[in-house]
Amino acid sequence: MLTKRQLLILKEIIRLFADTGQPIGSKTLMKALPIHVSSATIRNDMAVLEEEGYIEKMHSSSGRIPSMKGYRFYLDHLVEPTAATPRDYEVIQKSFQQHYHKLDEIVDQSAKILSDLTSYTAITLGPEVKDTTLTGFRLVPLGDYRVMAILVTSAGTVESQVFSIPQSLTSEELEKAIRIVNDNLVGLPLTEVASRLKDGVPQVLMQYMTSPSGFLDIFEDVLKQAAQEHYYVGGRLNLLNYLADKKDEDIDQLKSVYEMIDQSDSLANLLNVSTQDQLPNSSIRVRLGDEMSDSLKNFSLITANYDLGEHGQGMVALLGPTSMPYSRMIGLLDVFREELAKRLTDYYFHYPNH
Amino acid sequence: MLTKRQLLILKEIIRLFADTGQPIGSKTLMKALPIHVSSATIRNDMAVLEEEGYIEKMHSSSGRIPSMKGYRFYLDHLVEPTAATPRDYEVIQKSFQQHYHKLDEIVDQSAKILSDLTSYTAITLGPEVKDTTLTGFRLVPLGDYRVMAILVTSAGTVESQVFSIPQSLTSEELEKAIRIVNDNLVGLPLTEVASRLKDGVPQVLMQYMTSPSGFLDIFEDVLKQAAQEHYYVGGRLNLLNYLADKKDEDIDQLKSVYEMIDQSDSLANLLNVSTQDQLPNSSIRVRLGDEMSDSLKNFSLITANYDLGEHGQGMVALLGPTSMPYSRMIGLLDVFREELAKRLTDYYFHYPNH
DNA sequence: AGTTAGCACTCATACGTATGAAGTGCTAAA
DNA sequence: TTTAGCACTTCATACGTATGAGTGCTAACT
Repeated sequence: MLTKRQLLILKEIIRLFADTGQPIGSKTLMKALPIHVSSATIRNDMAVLEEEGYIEKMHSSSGRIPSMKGYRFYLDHLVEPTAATPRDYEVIQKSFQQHYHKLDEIVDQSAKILSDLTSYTAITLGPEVKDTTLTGFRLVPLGDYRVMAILVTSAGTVESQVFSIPQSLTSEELEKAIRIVNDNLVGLPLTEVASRLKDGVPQVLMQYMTSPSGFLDIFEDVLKQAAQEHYYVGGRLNLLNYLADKKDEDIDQLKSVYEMIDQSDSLANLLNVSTQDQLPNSSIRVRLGDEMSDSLKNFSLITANYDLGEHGQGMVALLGPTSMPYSRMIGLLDVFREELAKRLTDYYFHYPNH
Repeated sequence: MLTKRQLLILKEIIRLFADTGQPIGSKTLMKALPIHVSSATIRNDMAVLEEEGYIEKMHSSSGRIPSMKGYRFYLDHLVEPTAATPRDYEVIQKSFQQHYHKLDEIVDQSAKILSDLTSYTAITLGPEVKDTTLTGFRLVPLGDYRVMAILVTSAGTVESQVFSIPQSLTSEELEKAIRIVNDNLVGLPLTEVASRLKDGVPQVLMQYMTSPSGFLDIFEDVLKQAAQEHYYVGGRLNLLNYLADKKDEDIDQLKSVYEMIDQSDSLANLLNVSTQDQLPNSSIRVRLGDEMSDSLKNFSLITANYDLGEHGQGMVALLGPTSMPYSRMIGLLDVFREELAKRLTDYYFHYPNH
């Protein structure tokens, strides 16, 4: 069992290490700590902390740095979020002060704001209602045998795609296809729509179209697009700030991190994993890269939910080095998600029923 | 005036330097050159080349590296494109063997192929007809006071955007607006459309709508989107391969290069500059970063046009380190643009009249 | 029992020196 | 004009040494 002072020392090591990036020695700690004890005493406590695996040395006589176990312990028991400054509030609110035409524009913008604010990489996800249903489907002929398919969901998202149709397909046939889709599929949950697309619908379409398969392919494509979660990433380039030692392996790692955040399914994988073990402080979680994938070693991911009531839940996340100043970041993320939620609620208020 | 042998030496230095990245010494050259002269002779020639400013030393007794002047001279007079290998052909053709629904998909894909092929960063631009005209405009009501605006151009591009409309706007008014646009603007060049949007059209709309400004904003937005050139970038991450020394300034430079290629107007600026001074070999040009912007120091940009006859011209480009193996890259780019042109022509053949 | 001063020990870093390799310029001969 | 030979320069590497930050341990102190 660690003593109070030892906990204080661990906390201070983590704070100083986030600040300086350098290993922390006993004398430095002596000056920094609020309590007045000699460096020898601190050394003794540090020895205990090291025995228990919370901190480690780079070599036999260097200062200590927090271990992964140390960070984990800190995050689970020690961290105290710092309240965001009035300046932070101001910046956030000012940045959201625009007129947006689409929900996703706000979410996209929020990733930029958050990354600017923190100088880390931000990832945001729009609100998601549990049972999104299909509320509308349109086919708009564009001439020259091209058609735009538009799909609207109850969550307010709109997906569209242009595709080319065989010249044999007449506009009457298309009309019928639209009517069939609207009569049979609108109002159903997207998952249900997808499954009916496999059986049932093809047969019906058969009666009116000579070759419904091309049509079905497109419809399925747009549907998949609509069902997929859209992540927005801001401050990609900030990842370059943490190429400290700049070895070749670091660059390789960086590449795989970039590949990860540019692929929405691996991002989904990263962010959606087990929201089960919630932290006491509502729903902000910190996961150390080492606990996730190998390619995220030395990175750390802070995720926070935001709640829009009937309009579902969304998520914002921050990706940065393991040695982030967590108290500030958690505090900041906490107000950020609230401001984002306010802004989104505001949007729904102006354009209801999406 | 340089002698034949001196030119040969310059050429070989550039070749070897592209290969190894190391400064080249007289002995190395002696072994590599097709002619048999002693290292002392080569040293004498190198002294001349250095005096003339074509090569330079890192320090008083290192091998030589090409100077910018040396590269410029090489590119203007010495470089001989290497024919692409059958393997290259195969890879390119295989990669294009897909069914595409949109023209832009092909162009997008081509950037990926080219970057994979070269391990540099590729930038591609779709074909551009000189006088693109507006061929269609649609407004599709999506319910809940939202509308999707769709704009089709004679170049085959389709741009769309969702926007929200004031509740006061009735569907009859919208119908009218569509008709007005289609009656007055379809068939005109995009530039003309933009200018009429400023005067003329607003007055006409006034008669049917209470507040046409919101509508006009949107129309202008989509129009701008359609008029803007869409660049596709492939192999962004390849830029990370050339962080040789990995100093802080390099990272800063890298950031500004990334910012440049992610901003389509600065890209346009980069690629569209003065196509006047064409190289003899048709229309492949190489520009050294140092000749362009400061942030592109040590980079080099190879651009090549492709020609689709009546369907306009497009462009592919390759961004890599100044020490690229130019002969291979130019040869490769030459066949690549032809294959791309074939593929695009093929597309137009299947879906004509775009 | 906990805390502290003191001291020997370790390791990274910086620095000066020696050495060898790579490369050059120059000279004199072919 | 070309070449062989040689003196010279610079750099990278290795090595020894000094320095400083930091540690662990012991013995004394409270």
